[in-house]
Amino acid sequence: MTARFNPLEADAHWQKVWEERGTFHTSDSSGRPKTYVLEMFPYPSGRIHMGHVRNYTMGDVLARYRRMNGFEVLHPMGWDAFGMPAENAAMEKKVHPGAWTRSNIATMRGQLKRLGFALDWSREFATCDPEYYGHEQALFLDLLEAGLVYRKQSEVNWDPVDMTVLANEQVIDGKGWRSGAAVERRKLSQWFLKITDFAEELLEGLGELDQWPDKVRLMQENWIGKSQGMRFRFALEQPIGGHRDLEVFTTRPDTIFGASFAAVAADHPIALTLAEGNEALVAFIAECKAGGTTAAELETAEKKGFETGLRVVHPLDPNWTLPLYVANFVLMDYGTGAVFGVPAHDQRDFEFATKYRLPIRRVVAPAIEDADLPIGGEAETGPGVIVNSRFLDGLDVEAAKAAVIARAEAESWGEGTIVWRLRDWGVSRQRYWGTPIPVIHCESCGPVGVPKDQLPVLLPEDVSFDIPGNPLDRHPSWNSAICPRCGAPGRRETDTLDTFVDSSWYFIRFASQPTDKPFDRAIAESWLPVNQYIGGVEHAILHLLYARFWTRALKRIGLLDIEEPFRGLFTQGMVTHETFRAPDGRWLSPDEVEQKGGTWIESATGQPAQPGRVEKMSKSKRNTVDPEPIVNQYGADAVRWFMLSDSPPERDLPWSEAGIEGAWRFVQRLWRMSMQRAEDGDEAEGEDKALDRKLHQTIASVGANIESLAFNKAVANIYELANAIEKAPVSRSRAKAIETLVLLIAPMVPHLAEQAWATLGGKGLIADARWPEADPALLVEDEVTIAIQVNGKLRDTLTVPKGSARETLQEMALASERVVRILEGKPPRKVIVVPDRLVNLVA
RNA sequence: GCGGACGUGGCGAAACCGGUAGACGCAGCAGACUUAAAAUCUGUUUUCCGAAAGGGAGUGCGGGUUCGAGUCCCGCCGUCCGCACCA
Repeated sequence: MTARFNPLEADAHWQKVWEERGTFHTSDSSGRPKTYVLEMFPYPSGRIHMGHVRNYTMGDVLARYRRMNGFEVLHPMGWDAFGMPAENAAMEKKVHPGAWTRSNIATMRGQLKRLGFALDWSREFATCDPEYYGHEQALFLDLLEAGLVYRKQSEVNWDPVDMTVLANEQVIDGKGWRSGAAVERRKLSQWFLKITDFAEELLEGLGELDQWPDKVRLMQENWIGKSQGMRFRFALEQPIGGHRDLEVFTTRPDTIFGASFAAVAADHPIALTLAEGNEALVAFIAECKAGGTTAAELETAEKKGFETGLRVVHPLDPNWTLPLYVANFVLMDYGTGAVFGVPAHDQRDFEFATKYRLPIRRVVAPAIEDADLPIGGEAETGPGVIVNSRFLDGLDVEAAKAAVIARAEAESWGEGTIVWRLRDWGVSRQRYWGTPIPVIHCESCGPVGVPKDQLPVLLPEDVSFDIPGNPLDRHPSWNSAICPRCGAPGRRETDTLDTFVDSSWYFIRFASQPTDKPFDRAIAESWLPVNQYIGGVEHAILHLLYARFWTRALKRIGLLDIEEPFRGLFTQGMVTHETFRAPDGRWLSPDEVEQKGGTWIESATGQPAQPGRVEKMSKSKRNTVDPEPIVNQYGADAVRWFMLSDSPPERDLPWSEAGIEGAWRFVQRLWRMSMQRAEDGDEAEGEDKALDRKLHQTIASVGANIESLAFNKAVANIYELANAIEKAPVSRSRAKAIETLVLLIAPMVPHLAEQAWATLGGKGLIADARWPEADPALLVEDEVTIAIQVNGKLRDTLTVPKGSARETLQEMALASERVVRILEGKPPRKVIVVPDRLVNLVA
């Protein structure tokens, strides 16, 4: 009996061979067709988790498959290495963020290599390498020069105890997540990228991304949020503090005659002007700002307003004035920060008007004669005919919109316009562990870009996190600099770039990494766009949108002629696991519980344990499984196989002990099969047509399923073939089937495949072998089983030669014993024959 | 509230364009091999009636279109995801 497959030896051996031979080094100039397979690079948090294993296994299968199909495959790996966790670790464990990050990278690199991924490690980099972020600084300066970067005051969440800026996710119930101190809002001058300049093309571009999930395209579309409408001005009855009119935005200019009030946001300039010396208004504004922004709070938040006493003049009737409110539901950063209210046809306005007893006037009705129909308990937002609206009466909604815009433009009190939900991208972060923004602030010249020959602006190493705040701010020397323009002493910008900037162009740097510039244009263009990008849905909006923007910005400034960075996108599901809780609410790890007599108990205490839902692996729920010991126990191939099996890749994959054991058993079974082939030698004789067919059908379907990333189906195809081979008697066909099976599994379980390939006398490495070709002649069956139905119910089946004539099928169906019995001798009223499929007899 | 996806055995799931529902895997059950266990192999496994032959029901629920519906249409219910006072 042959020995078992020993994954520990085989994994190490073949990984060494691949590395020594440079098997996965990608050539820029091989002449083979190029393809770029990329998985989202990891943040070096410490250790690889199962989600990484799944993500990188999928990409690896595709990369290896494409290699076997003759492609030069770019399949790189690197590290998204800047970010807050490194600073948190620095504060907690007194280690330097850089040292922490690099040690994590070393660990995780080893863990990834242990899985045998076909990666070109020679292209590896971390975004915290000065060689990387220095080029990023150069690109930032190019964008600055092109006018795509600007500076403006913006509010941040400020933690007064930690003296630091908090991201929105770090603010919990209005308090800093770490300090617990009440968070303040502070205005800081910050850098912004003009992503809104690209709103239209980013939206349009989505239309061409036919290899992206619809869901992601829709999410981006909603995020960009294009609204067509009209901007127009109400005259203020009396000017106040230099304000003569109030500009509002609406998507419903057709309802202009239904207006009952106007309202501005709490931080609107008019509100702020009025607040001077008005304590009640100051208090109201403060109240608006204090309001929470969580979903639940907004859901129930009452519409509140402060009547200013000012009145605005209706643009279509100088004798018609409306009260002006400051209202808590008006947002300063959308549209113009001011609205006019039409209670009959907008739900918020309806609630507001009800509360403040403002008129609710119908201006849209089901029909022209319904003009006096009362408005019920809620606003009517649907289509209809315009009524009570003077020159608009009788028009439909769309026509009325056009008519109002035309009139406003003619009389120049307003104009048709488009408003976007998308805001410019604030990239300043008041943190140490990020790319320094390459700017020097000079008293006389203002902010000046650091000259490119002085790049990179290196992060200083000698920093401490003993005191709260950004260590760059208080660094004794780093932050003083000479103004590159006038030579006067200036101050270095101490903000660093959002880490999303780092991940907005890393895929370009993977394609080409010269030392003297961010990338070589021709080489980058030869690889881009990425043919298949794979990662989690959590990046569906921000990362993917920013990368699309960055790529287009590079095109606009003439650095790269690529519009869309990712041709194909696939968002994979999470790896989930069971959860358990003790009676006192503690989360229990699945290793800490066992099943006894149908109920779960905590092994250590014997206390009952409550099984919860199967959820995403997370430390807080204590349901994580560390891949490393699993890989060491079962080998890389079994883990890879399990990651691909059963669940469709876009759906969640429930981790289970039984699942990984099943994968292990199958790996061993594949091994036994190939060893049996080796023992049988070349003596086997005879053809097995049925097995030949099965083999070629499997070749075709496994290939198609890998191409469409339906790995679970490819896995099922392979199981079927393996079952068929084991049932088949020894023959030349069977020998060939086993040899081919080894090729088919090579992308998925590469170590086993190499070992089997070598044992069976394959030439070179299986990683370099050609994917087998399916013989079209063998893809079609010569016999088919057709269904015999009576009234659509299956009653019998017939096995007939493929392509049998309709008449023959009908005759055979009518002759079937069961059919005869059911029809009781009566002829059918109607017969439907679908050749090679079925006969349906209608009684 | 708006937008979207999904609902198939005990479980993960298949089912191309409307044509034999449940491929494949997991778990279970029965058996073989073994002193025993592990490993391996064989059979079985949607459900109900029946000893069997056979028959009924069945893809969240209710309708509809069709010779025929998991698949198409209408209306519900449920779960999950995204956005959210967006004018």
